[in-house]
Amino acid sequence: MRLSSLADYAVVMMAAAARHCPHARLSATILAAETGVPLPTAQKLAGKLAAAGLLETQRGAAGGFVLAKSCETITLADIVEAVEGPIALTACVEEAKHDCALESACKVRPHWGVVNEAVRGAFANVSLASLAVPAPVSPARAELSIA
Amino acid sequence: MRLSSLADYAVVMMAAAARHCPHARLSATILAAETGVPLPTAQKLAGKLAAAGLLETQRGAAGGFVLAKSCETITLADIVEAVEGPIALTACVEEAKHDCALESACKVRPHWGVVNEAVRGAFANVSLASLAVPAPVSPARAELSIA
DNA sequence: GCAATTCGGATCGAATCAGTCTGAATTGAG
DNA sequence: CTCAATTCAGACTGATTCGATCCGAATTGC
Repeated sequence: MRLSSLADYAVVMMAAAARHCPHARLSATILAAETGVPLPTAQKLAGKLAAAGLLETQRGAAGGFVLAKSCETITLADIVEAVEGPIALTACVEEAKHDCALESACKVRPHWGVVNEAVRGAFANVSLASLAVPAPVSPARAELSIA
Repeated sequence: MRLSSLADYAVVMMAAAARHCPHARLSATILAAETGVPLPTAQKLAGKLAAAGLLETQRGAAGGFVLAKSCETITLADIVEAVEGPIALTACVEEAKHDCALESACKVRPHWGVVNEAVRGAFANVSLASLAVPAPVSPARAELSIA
């Protein structure tokens, strides 16, 4: 139940990018220097984020990355899924993946979909814009209900 | 963002145990046969669940496991934390773990606590009793809000 | 007292993850 | 037009963690 380090780094990098002018040129070198992420890792992550459609890439001497969408449109779920793949707690929530050994009479499987959507919702409700500000907008109101 | 197979197996085993009479003797062999989990793995998991206080263990020829608490008291969060350790999305949400390389001026860290609590809440809101029934009680009402 | 059945810890192999390195592409200056 | 500098993109290596299996210790029933 832990996020990979890569995903963590990606979130930090995207938050740093969001604090810049949306149209500014952001090379992986700059982002690495600002966040402390190792440069090669930052390059790798930027490539993945670009492949997912979150960043626009521009090659060449004056190249770099630019946010493909507005800060409000991008959510934590988008960033995490770009790096780690689809948010799926178990194998059975992923479609066309029925290699679960229990499979046949698993009476728990129907429940996983509900929990999985709840977790995904927790990530989808956090926009990149809210991550760019230094402190949470309203940490005291962090409540949740799935019932 | 995926649950480990061990945690998944533990949930299936606990759900199977919950369907029995609460005071019935439940050997790892029986649970393994009912769920399809490999026997050695089931033993290892039962040991971890017992160490966490979710199961009462009884050694010997007539030994086995019994639920230590009622089905309504045990939640998904308890089971997952028993197997995988504390639910902590990133290293910085765990106390006394400040080995994050970014550390000093990480402007994203305050937000992780909010997200982490939301995810943990999604797990804590599912009781073992609701997992024992074949289908979700109300799948259509699976809504969530952290705002 | 003996044997059968069960938990508990330790060991081994595999998969994934994190990080680093080298190559291809493009732009800007000379 | 040529060259060089800067950048992204893919492939490789080492390490950590995960998952499964095996063997030993303990306890009860006969």
